[in-house]
Amino acid sequence: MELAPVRGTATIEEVAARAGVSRSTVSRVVNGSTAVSPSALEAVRRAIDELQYVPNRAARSLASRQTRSIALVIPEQTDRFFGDPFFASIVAGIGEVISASDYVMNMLIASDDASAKALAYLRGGSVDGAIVASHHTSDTFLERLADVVPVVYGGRPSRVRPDDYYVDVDNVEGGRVATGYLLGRGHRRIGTISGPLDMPAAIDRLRGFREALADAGLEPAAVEDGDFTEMGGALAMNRILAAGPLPDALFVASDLMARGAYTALRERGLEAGRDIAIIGFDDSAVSTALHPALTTVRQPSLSQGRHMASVLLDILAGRPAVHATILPTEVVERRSA
Amino acid sequence: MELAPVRGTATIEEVAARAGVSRSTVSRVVNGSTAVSPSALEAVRRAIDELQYVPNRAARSLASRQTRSIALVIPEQTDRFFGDPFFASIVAGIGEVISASDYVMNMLIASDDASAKALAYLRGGSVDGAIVASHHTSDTFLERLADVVPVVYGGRPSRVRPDDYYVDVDNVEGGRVATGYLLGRGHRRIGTISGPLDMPAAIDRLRGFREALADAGLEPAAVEDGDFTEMGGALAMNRILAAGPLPDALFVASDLMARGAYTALRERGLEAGRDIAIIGFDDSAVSTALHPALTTVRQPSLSQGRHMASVLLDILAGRPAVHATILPTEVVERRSA
DNA sequence: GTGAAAGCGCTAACAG
DNA sequence: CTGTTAGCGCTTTCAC
Repeated sequence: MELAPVRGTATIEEVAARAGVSRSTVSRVVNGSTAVSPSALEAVRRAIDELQYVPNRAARSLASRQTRSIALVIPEQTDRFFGDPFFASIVAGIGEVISASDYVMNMLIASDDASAKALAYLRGGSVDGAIVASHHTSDTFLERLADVVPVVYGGRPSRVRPDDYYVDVDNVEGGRVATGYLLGRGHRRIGTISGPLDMPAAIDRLRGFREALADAGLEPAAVEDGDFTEMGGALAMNRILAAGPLPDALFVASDLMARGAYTALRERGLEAGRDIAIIGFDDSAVSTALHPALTTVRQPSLSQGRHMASVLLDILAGRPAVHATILPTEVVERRSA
Repeated sequence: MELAPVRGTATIEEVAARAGVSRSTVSRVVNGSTAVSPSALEAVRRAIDELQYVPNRAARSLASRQTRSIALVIPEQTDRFFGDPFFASIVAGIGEVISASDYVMNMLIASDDASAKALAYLRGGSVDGAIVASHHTSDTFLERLADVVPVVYGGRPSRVRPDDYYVDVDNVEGGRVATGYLLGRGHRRIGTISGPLDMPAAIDRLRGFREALADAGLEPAAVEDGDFTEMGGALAMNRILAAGPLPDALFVASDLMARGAYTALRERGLEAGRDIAIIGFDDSAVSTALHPALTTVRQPSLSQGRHMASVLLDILAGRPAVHATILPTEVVERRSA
């Protein structure tokens, strides 16, 4: 029995025949080599067009030892990944750059259970390089990834090795500036809702928070882990509410958690900006969707995504690439603090 | 100059040599053929292990004419895709089934500008099949996709062809039931916020709404397009608010739009469930995160995702597959209506 | 500037 | 049950 009907089936051979040249010449045209005479070029182009020729990817990879595709590895649960607009921006930024190149991007949502398979995929020579979108200290499989293909990390990896590439924002500084902003508004009893402490970004923001407070001779009024999720933010807020008197102000380490905190506050008839000052982190779409609009630390996620992609493209092209790119943050003042 | 350092480089040849058998036998083991003697099998397994052998994907595809990978095509803008928890469930469901198989899934976020490239990718023989996660009537490129690889659609395509495969919920019925629920609570001046009318799901839900109303001898109190986005829902709500007296009740065709509507209402001091009854559609995570919790039409998105994947797997395996799978909806009663 | 020839690493008949 | 033999469709020296 025949297999499924043949697809975009013209082969390079057929194109060559139709154009009256050899396979080599067709290959040269397809790959943009300059060493082709105008007439041959024209003939080949026409043949490609008429036959709707699309080079077979597998054959190409096999021969050239390049796949022209890169993996975007997301070491998160699906709902976590989709829940946070931060990832949306990162992916958009990466996609923008990649789709302008001749690479394609394969997204791999590699939560723990799937990681073995994901690693096998990556090791099977399926991609030329990888971008790892976020990082938990528990993601051990990622460490082996860099031995196999060039990798660019989004955010500083937990253990930076000398030849690692990563693009990050200055999270310590971001945490410090956020806290400084609160201090500058006269608040003294300041708490924080942090991200999960197995993530460098969460650790760093918390550190910036602590340092700024220490510099002012103050103690944190509260420190709760909100897991970088909306629900986690609400729960953390509830714990703070239950623990004692309401702090004057809160540094919430992601906009999404701030949304959760808003909800928890509202349930008690409390309002951000009126009863407690709140500053978030991200400046994602949720910060303006919130009421009152969230004062937050802007992190350029789109641009972070773009940078990650171009660093990887640089590496793949053999161009010199920057190992550590650190992007700036800034406070965006709105109504909540 | 050498190319980048060799990767998971052991070849089938080396494994064969080490195990003292021929390439064919190794291939048989790798592909799970039964016709291998226990001793050979054991030897090959050990060799694979020691060499950390991972078959080269390109070579395999080229020889077998199968890629063992499927594409998940998302014809949406990145932020739209990430913004809606509906997609999160769909992707989770698909991922669950696919990762239990030996296929890998490539997500292709193919907004209009990237569609040519996406199509070339799909035609280049990069995947064995595709799942199309949502459908706009304007997505013409999708129609050509089915000529190239087996496709399963999420949601009824705008023009169903006899040999199409799709998995959908009964959106007309869902719209009807939602509206019937409102009617049953005694409401008479009922409006709707619909999805974008270039999407079959939006069209169908609106039709169910109209039909239920017509059956009751009623006219819609309002019909506004909310574009299936949170912002769109808020804007639609504002238009309804501006247009005249507040309707008694609203059927909002997605939970996410309902969230937007809540916000718009709150800005005027109005509250869902108290000043106006609201029923949503999806039963996604946002419906319970809302205050008051959203009464909504539950659509089994996770299961829809699972079904799409298994239908595609059936097709690829040459098993008989169901052309149209229609999943049921049900009203989940909470506080808003 | 162009073609011939030699694989890339694997699967799939086909003998045995 | 196992090895041999042909390719899969393309890139890439290497001559011409």
